[in-house]
Amino acid sequence: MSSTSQAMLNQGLFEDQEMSSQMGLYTSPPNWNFSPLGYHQSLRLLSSSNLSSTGADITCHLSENLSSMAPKHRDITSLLGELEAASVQRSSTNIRPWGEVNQYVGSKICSGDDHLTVAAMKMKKVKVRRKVREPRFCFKTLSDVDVLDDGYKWRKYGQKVVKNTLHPRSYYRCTQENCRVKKRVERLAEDPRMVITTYEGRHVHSPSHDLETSESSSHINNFFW
DNA sequence: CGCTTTTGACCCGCGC
DNA sequence: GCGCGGGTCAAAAGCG
Repeated sequence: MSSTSQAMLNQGLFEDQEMSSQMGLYTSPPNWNFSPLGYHQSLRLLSSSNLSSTGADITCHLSENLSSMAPKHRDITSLLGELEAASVQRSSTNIRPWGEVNQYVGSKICSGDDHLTVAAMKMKKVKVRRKVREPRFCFKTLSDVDVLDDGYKWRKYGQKVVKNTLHPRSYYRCTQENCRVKKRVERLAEDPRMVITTYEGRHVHSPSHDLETSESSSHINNFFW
């Protein structure tokens, strides 16, 4: 069994630097079927003030019964569902710009009386970073191997011990020429069995597996936009 | 020999 | 201005 298929749990969260600084939100892009690496898929809409804060977190377990979610979260879930449906209709590749997604979700949330509105308004005061960053997507996976086989070829270009973590963070770049996608890999301090992988940027090419084998890997294509 | 990994140095943004 | 910390560079080492 490959390292990929051994992955048992994935939690996804997405960041949109520009919009989050304005709206105080982190949202997922519309192609929800982003995770071929595990059996469990999830989507998170977060307050950017604190990624781990429970108050503003909305977790949408797409593969599970959404009725188990708290009532205040259902509206968000349904609008995310709307967004997904619209996305599928509009684009065969199921890709939409980050800004558009954020605007959509942000406007819905800010029009309500949810505590998220407060969080979003507060975030307007947050300084906007000058440096333009690529959209980022991170997920955690229960795996004994650090680098999951995602179909792309990566070259390690750095490793750093980050403060308050027991395990070093590794930095990888896609080996494909003209592709500027990067990823960071680190283990969760509280649970070393969990690997946190953060992708930054979009690949401008197909996974290298496509070139090496004739086996279909369409799910991986979907995953990395 | 060419590609990848390692690792210390350096850069840069941010908070004080 | 200074120090801290995260991210990147690049030379050297490792490996097939």
